[in-house]
Amino acid sequence: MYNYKLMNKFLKEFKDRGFFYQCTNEDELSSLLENQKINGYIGFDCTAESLHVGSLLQIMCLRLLQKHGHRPIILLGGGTTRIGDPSGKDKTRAILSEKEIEKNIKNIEKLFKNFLDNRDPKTKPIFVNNYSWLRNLNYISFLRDIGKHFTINKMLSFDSIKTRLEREQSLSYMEFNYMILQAYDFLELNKKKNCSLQIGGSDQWGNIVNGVELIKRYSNKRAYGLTTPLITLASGSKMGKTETGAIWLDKKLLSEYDYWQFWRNTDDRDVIKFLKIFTDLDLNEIDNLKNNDINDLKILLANKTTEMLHGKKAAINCEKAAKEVFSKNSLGAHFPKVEIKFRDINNQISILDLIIKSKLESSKSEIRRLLKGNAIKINDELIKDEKMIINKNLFNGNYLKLSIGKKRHIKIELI
RNA sequence: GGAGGGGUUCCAGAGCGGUCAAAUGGGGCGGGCUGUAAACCCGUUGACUUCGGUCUUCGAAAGUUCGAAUCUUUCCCCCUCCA
Repeated sequence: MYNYKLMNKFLKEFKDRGFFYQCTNEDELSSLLENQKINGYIGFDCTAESLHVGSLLQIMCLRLLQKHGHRPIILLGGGTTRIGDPSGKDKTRAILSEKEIEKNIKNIEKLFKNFLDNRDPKTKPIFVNNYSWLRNLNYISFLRDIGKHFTINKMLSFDSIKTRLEREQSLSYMEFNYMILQAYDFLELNKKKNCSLQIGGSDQWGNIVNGVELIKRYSNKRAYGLTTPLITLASGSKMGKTETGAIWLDKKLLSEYDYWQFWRNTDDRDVIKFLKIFTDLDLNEIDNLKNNDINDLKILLANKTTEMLHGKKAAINCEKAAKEVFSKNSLGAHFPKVEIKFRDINNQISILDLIIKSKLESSKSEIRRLLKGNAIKINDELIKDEKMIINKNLFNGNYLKLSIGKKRHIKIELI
């Protein structure tokens, strides 16, 4: 634990929870936060139709702002998404169409309702789309008013640009301008929404600093930047994306159960860290829990994170489902299920087709491989025969349990 | 604009006329051990298959050949050096 007596409570918690990486002027920011309630913003990328857990830390930052009485501003970069942030990217990103971006923005905006409080007018979040000011920029006047505050020399020294150049990967002029636009966003928000703080991932440092400096030069006002560390899993990989797919914060893209399972399967070494970052549990409480059974802590983590996104009821059901799934001979009410119309398939179906229909696998070759590897079970009985025919006799009532590997179990229901 | 080097399966990276669905490593998946952990060991890793094979892949298209990832031509893209 840190022991900064003078530090503002928000900043202290920000650090104690492991959110902190860098800050532009910590002492000043601390006293500002201490003396007044501020508006702070984070920009989110709109290249996908939702956000995944890779953005969850940023979302937690916004929650923390609210908790301490500050107001979060969510910038959905309709304008900058049209450009593509080169930070941390080796290659130029595909540019999305306007329609796609608009759709993504709507979807992502909805997502925040799960995480942020909308009732308190003092901290009610503000959503902005930078396209509203970027779309009408006049090139000449932008260059004169804003462009003059940037030196190429300095821009070239920022990591986001430097690494790209060092790796000899081309960087288009369009992408090069991304950081200027992001700095301009901060200036606009500072002018229009009285926003004095920008938070972002550590890869955003350069972009954020540029904004802080632009505000100083242009308006002669103080603004601050705060960055969070890149959260990596103990295994070394980045958070958010797995081989099977991204861990989406949207039940249309990833089921509540799978979301719960993602947290349940956290590496031992990450559990305490994640409890601090991704739940609202009091830090002292987490400290007291440290010696609890590690698997109980994982369940706690899964419950708290799922509850925050999908609600308490969903979390409870996921835990129940997990209990049912990982014990034999039970096909309880919460068991993840897939419905199949048996009439459509003439009252019998091959094991291969059944699995395809259940959507657990999409390739018959893969299923054959799994069968060879002793991976497939029906009603907890190992299946070896790829020609096996499934008929009604195998169902208990209307249900059949299908397992692939140790972790994927579903209930197939006849309808 | 000129001269070279290169684009290979999820990634990195071999192959350079047949034995190539393509070495090796990583990752993934599955099995074992466990705790729905880590580490470790083993297997597997284009699709379809009546398990005999069949079909589609090595930047794109056309061609040479009995036969091409491998040779030729054109095109696209990336990199290096020179101007």
